[in-house]
Amino acid sequence: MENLDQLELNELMLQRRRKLEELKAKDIKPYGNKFSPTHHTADIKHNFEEFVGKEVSLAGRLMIIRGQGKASFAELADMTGKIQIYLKKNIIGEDLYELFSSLDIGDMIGLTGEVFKTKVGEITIRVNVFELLSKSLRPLPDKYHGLKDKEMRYRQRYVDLIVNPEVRDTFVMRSKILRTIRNYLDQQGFLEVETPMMHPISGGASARPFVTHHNTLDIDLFLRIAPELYLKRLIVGGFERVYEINRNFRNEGMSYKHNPEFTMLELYQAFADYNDMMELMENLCCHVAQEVLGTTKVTYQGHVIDLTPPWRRLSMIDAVKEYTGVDFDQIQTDEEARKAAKEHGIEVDDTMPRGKIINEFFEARVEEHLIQPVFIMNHPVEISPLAKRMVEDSRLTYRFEAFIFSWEMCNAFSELNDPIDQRERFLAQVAQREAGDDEAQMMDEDFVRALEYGMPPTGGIGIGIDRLIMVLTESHSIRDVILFPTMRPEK
RNA sequence: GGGUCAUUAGCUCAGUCGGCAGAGCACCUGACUUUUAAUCAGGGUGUCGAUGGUUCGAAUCCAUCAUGACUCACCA
Repeated sequence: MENLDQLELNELMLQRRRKLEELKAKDIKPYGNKFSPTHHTADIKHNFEEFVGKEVSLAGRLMIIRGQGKASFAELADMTGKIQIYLKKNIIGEDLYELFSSLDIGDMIGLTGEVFKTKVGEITIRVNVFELLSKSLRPLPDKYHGLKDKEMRYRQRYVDLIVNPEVRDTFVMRSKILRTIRNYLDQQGFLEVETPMMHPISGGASARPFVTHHNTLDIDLFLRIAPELYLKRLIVGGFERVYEINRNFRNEGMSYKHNPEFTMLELYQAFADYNDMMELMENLCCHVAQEVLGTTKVTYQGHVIDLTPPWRRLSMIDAVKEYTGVDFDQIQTDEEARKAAKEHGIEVDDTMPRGKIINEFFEARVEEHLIQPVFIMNHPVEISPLAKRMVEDSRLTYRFEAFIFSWEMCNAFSELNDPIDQRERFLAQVAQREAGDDEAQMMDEDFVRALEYGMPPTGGIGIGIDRLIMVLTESHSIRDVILFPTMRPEK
């Protein structure tokens, strides 16, 4: 027997450990082996007429016990839901009934019994025989109020999942959304690939990376902030349609919509451009919503958001003009741009070029208004080091971001495939980095070398999967769609 | 990183002006063979987040710290 003195146990936990010893003394195994249920609770609940009078075997956790002397009711929960069970002493016998009477809420059992309906119409299993599968040594939270403490729900997600069924629903939905996305892309000829999570050079996005160290090679590696540069190497290599759905890691602040590790879909399509990516984005979101929700109009925080294509398309400069009246088509120099920013109370520093100031206007004055899906297009080249320049205006790029509920849901562009321009953009980033911007990108010579072999014109897109899931599941925090969100360690 | 708030029984929460630590559920004992937040009778199980301080006396007032939530900044 374990030394109880060394554990910090409250009275309830001690009681359950004493029961455990009593079971062992009676030669009842408290932790069973295999049990083979014939059905799940939902099968019976949804098809009562088919099951009535028949014998079934179920396995699950006792959630409520209502003893009534020589008979007892209880609720058994499995992955599909709950069902009431009924145990009578003169059916299951004295020994088994005594065992049942000693069980606690949270214990897991396997049982066999007949399906019937009680006089008030509750579908119930009349148990003929049962066995203990796992003794629970800790009390569960309040049967009525559940577990509300957010810290405990995130830290002990297993308890959250046991007592709050809607949490399980959210993660089932998450799984369905991911499967639907994969099926959709697979049907269109995209190949799912896996590229490195540990990068010798951090690239593909503007963000601070996590650093780790490989002992044998004695080199620092960065957890990836984006798979972009590797996926484009695959386009060079001849895979014409690839995607990856996996984690990115960014060493930055946490909030209701930021977790240090988050899931991103990145996709590249050879011979396509950003117009194709816009169509793909709106069609994919619409398809997923239709498949998992049965509608393309989703309600999020009181707004009905209509995902039906086509979505509005608006250049960033036109968006700034629409919401602030400032027309950057008429503002050509960095000095004029900074003057306009100061007039509108937007903070800029004296080194900021026109392109960055357009973006500052956009983020400060436009984003908050973008509730319905909209593509914001043609970003300045200064903030788009991997996107192809527009023929119409070489200071802008064929890039877009989709906004839904003011959140950036994706980032996409016609990929820069000119290796000489790419090298210059990297050098500009390196200069910014040396000037103190630790989110600017690093030079990736191998990536430039790959482009020198020739990359076809390519459309690429990155979609923040967690945020898409938040909107589709009406979750208000990213932590509600990530099973084990990042937390400070206990104690 | 800044601001605001929270932390009391296993869970959900009260706790007034600084004066014996409370409720519901859970749990324990007993009754009860169709209950369903079962019911009935009895039982309170606690390092009031931690450490200092003020005070005759602190869950309560003050300071610091810890953890979390919300929010702002940064970011996707």
